[in-house]
Amino acid sequence: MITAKALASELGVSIATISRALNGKPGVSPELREKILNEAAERNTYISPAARMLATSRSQNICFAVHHLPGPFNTDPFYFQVLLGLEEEIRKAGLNLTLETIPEEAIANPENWRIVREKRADGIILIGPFIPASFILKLHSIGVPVVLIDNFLERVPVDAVVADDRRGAREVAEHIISLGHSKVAILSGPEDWYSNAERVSGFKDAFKKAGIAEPIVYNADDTTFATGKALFEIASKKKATAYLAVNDAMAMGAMDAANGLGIYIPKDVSITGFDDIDSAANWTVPLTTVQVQKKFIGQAAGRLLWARIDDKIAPRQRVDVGTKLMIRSSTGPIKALKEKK
Amino acid sequence: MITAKALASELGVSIATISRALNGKPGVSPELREKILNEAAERNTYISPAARMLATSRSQNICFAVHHLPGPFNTDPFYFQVLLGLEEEIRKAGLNLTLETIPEEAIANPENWRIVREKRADGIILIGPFIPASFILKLHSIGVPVVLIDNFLERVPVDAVVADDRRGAREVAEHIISLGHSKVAILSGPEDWYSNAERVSGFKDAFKKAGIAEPIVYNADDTTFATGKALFEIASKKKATAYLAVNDAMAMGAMDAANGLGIYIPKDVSITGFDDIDSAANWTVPLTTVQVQKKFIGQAAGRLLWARIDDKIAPRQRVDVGTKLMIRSSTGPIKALKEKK
DNA sequence: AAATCAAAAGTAAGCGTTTACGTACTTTTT
DNA sequence: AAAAAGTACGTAAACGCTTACTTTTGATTT
Repeated sequence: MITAKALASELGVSIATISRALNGKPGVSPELREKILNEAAERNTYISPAARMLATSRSQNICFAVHHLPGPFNTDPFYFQVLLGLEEEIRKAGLNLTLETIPEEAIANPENWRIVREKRADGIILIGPFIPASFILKLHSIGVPVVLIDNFLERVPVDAVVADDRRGAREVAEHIISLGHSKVAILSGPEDWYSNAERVSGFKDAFKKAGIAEPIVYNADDTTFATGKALFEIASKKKATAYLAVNDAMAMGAMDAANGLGIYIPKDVSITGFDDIDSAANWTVPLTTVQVQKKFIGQAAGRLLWARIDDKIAPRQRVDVGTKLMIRSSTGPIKALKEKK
Repeated sequence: MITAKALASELGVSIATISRALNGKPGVSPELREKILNEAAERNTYISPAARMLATSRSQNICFAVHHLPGPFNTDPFYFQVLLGLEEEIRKAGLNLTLETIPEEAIANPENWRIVREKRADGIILIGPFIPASFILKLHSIGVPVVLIDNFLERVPVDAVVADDRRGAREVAEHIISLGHSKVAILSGPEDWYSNAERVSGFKDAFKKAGIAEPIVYNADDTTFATGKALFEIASKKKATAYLAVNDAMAMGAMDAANGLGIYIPKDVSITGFDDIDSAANWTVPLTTVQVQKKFIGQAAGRLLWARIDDKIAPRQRVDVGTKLMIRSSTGPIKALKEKK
């Protein structure tokens, strides 16, 4: 546990040489380099992050920021899985991860946000649809490297990592169609949430392509279990035979409502989710859903941000992470209602 | 957005005086101090964390560390709530939060853990029962300030914040007893997890005090939904009328199993959980459980750690955060089985 | 009025790196 | 064989703070 400086005097070399050797920079003979590297490992040598930061004005830190409203995290394990994937990636790269909630005051003035003002992070990852576009734009325009997750701004060239929502949505919808359902309802959250909108579009695409009447869309202000439950209670009055929810939490809420109403799944109606959160497979009736590779999203975001910081990439990047249809027990072929029982 | 140094030259004062003023240290006249503070606010002055860190060897950073196994987080929203409480507290104190998973190599050699070696954090918060005691002990013995959450070591004087598990457990158990149940089963996780053991003890205490035969304990290797489900399927053969689960996830699993077995809640059996995670209240049958103030635990841990870092506290501290019995619909008075239907 | 003391402000060393530049030495080119 | 070009390493400035120590200033005591 000694500093590079101490190593230098122990070895009788200049600190400059140590720095070059430890950082893999040219200007050190192979023999000396090896000697230094060996001794460094031996003595458990480390480079003071503070000193390096001061000298290079790079913090080696990545910031993961959530909107200060605790909402999304409380209800959605999705983001946390992403966070874990990111942590892994970040650590592999020798960086650090700091977690921040964006304080209210910072929304209007990003340059007043401590992490920005003090340059505590080399880049920021912004997750979720809750973050105001104006804030993202400002952050971007003052030169802070930013990567968005589960969000996308058409008009501002900010990098983003999203699930391939549209495609995934089309696939579940096609699955439902192939089971013979034609009277279908969509359980949706706010229309202006990027991934929510994409998913709804994807659902509709499938029906358009199949030449079937578009499903009715039920919108709500959020995408929680409770909302899914409430929405199903309303929607079920119209006697659709299948319900496409924009995420698993809502689908589960819907199933719970169905249970309460004496509607059987998948005998009476089919229900699908999106995300494939952990509990989806273990649910009373295992949920047919679209698997999103959460960890992978986190990893991709980490790599993207790092490349952006190093200015190693072209204009604006957008990564679409593939999805996978998971057919389980909450969907089944349609039966005319009279056949029931 | 200027540094303290720049402020100094703008104001024609020495950087030392700026430092004293900005840090609220004595040695500056009230008038000058006010002038500096005003100007600092005006010009959006900041102190370079790198420079400060280098000069003081304090990082102003708190590390929140989870065992590298992603397990607990995937299944348990509990920890994440704690994390949010902590973030809030940390930010209020002007500190930063970094998130780490403890890498495998660090378990045996904490001093090789990057965050320790490079002193990237002034203190570490360790959450969960998964972290080996030997690791905690080593960390503590090399002088790293540590606070445990949801864990406690009898023999090592490390600070800890825990829910008042025993008391909370006693209370639900008393509730169950008051409803007339005497044939009761406990659905438990590993016996060597601190909070698990405390809860089980709490349950038993209540029965002992009431002079009723102790419940049978069913142990499993983890405390997930799936495990709760599996455990109930086994346990229910013995026809207990009430089931005390050590956390909500297990209780929900048990309820799901009951549902599958045609056992009605609370008509046929009563089931209780522990933690009061968000979904508990929204469950098909709202769950009677013990509310644990997760955010508060995070806050308490933050405060405790900060006090420890500043050496402002006595020997070993242990904070027991109060709990609250939430009686909902999953528990009801006992009925002889024959009365059923 | 001289001596003493306290408070306010400045000076400068130090924290541990990185990196532009300089120097010594070796190799290549002509 | 001299000049040019590389290579390996060292020197020192810079990064922006904190803090022990010194100097200056002004008030208090005698």
